[in-house]
Amino acid sequence: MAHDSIQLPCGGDGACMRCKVTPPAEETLTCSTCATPWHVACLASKPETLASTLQWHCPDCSGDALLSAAAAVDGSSSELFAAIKAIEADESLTEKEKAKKRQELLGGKVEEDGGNGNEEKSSVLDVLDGSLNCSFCMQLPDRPVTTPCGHNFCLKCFQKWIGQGKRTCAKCRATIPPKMASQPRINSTLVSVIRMAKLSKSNAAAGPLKVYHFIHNQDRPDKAFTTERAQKAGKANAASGKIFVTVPPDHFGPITAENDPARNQGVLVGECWEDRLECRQWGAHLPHVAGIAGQSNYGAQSVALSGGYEDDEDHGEWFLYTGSGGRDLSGNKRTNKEQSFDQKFEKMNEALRVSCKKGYPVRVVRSHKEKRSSYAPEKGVRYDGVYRIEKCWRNVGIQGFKVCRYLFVRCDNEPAPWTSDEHGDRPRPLPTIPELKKAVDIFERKESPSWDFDEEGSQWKWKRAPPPSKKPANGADLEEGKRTGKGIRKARNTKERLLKEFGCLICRQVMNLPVTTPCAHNFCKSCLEAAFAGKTSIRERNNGGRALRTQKNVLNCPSCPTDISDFLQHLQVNRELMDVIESLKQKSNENEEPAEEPSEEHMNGSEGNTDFSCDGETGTKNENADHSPLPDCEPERSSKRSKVDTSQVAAE
DNA sequence: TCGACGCATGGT
DNA sequence: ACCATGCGTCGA
Repeated sequence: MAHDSIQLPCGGDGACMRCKVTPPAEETLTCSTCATPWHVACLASKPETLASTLQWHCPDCSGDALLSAAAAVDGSSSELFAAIKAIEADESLTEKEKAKKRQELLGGKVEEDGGNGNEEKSSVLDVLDGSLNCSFCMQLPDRPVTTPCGHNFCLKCFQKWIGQGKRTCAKCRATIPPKMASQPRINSTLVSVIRMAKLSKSNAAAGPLKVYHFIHNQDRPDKAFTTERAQKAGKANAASGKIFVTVPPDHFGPITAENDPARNQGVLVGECWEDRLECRQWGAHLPHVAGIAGQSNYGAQSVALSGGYEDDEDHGEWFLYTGSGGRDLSGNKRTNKEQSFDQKFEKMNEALRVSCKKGYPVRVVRSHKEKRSSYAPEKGVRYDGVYRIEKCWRNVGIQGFKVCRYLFVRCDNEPAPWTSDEHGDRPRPLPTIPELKKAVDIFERKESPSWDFDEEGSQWKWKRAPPPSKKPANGADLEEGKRTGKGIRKARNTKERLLKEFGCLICRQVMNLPVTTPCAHNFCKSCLEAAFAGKTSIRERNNGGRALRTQKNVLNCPSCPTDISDFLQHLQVNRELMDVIESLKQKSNENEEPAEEPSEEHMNGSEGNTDFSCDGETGTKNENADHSPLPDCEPERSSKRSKVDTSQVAAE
């Protein structure tokens, strides 16, 4: 049948231009390069079971590039899936260990636990080719969604199916719940599985996989804290806690490893946080209530998609965003979704327009509260990379009042969390926006964008200098002066930052004899000891004079639920951290009037309620010959400190 | 499960 | 002083 040399796609009316029939959705394939739909039956070479690619390229785009099919292996994909989920859920593993385990799994070195005959040494992709395939397009699902009955489909295939009024699973005919039909969510675990499989296939010899997804609490040095007055209401009234990254609040673009002294990895696409407060701590989106971060005369740095405005429309790689305002929030209301007046391009809405005009990269976070978007995370808040605002306008919104509208298009060098692509975005044509016909105040960028795709380097980068920061960095950024050209001007700020960065979580003062728990929380040694005064980690249980057994007493870290009883037995001062604090204190004292509070640190240092062995060490802080490794110090943290130390030396 | 309510913070 | 796409509790 379809062996003519001429192959044709479907036309604008959806009908195949070759056989003139309008194929049902499950019989069309969409080219991942040009997005043109094709009638599967009329393709000369059908991708029956594509082993090594998730993406189908049509004959026009690929030439003969259809890859050879590989034999599908039935069965164990669900086992693999379960195994990976088990690894991700294992809280006893660090991210590195998890990455290693996943890689072992993908490399075929599966540790046998089920005892079944595991004779097939098939590659992961072969395995994935089995039951995970989308039943519509017969490929590994692109933006996979999973029905409650456990079947996986491409988001787009699934939506087409639903759009035809179908409400049963295409594979098993089980009923699809209305919520799944109207609000399908991308299965992020499956995305990682597929992406990891692709990576392990395409680059089997590469180093450890980058972990894009899910950071866990043990990786977080500090939590948001609550004021004493507000403690009853828990996190509802939490103060936002320490900022871990060293970028200024008005920093544009991705947050890179250089600005992440805590982990030295930067904020990765796909990173998740429990809530807006934690998201703020990593600098992805600073306001903990507002959806737009920006300044009207300067630009907007980031936005949150949280489902607060019903006019928003999310298509993943691009979305339509609604400005803020237009609501009556008087009387301390926060839940008023009723618009009562028109939005204007002012304040944050104007900041977004500036970013549009300049072509700045705008960080985007999506919240689980956005219920209508398939691209929103199921839980918490997720960083999805940078987008550019290509145009903006005003239009009458759903509620009948004018709203500001923004077209965001993704332009990040990392792939989005919902794709299995190995590379980031490429410049793409703008989508057609029907509502533009009725729009007013349409604004488009005239000048060349500051953040643009560099064809030579094949990546997005600053083509013009990013705007100079007008604010000091939040974290203990000792290099900000070089970065921003402004930086540390007043020594008073240094002291303030010192306090903010190196504050004890108990006394909220700059730490004196700092200790770092295995869960990476920092306290004064004396504060931590005082917190557990009178409590021992070993409880003798006597019964009638007869020792029965000793039982371990669980002693929780003051900042998190981790049991630190073992750590408390051998409390060691974190000397490297102490050195940094000491030298910072010295520096801030040198830079300002020394008369102010000259004896401050001596007073702190001589509280003297505990042992003095550490004071002795203070004097030897510059010679590390006897430096004994701190068992509870993660390598990242010590590298942070040595980095800080180096720059400190360089600055002096 | 969802809306109302009330208290928070931080940035403009 | 005002504004903001939050958060937890309570009750229907």
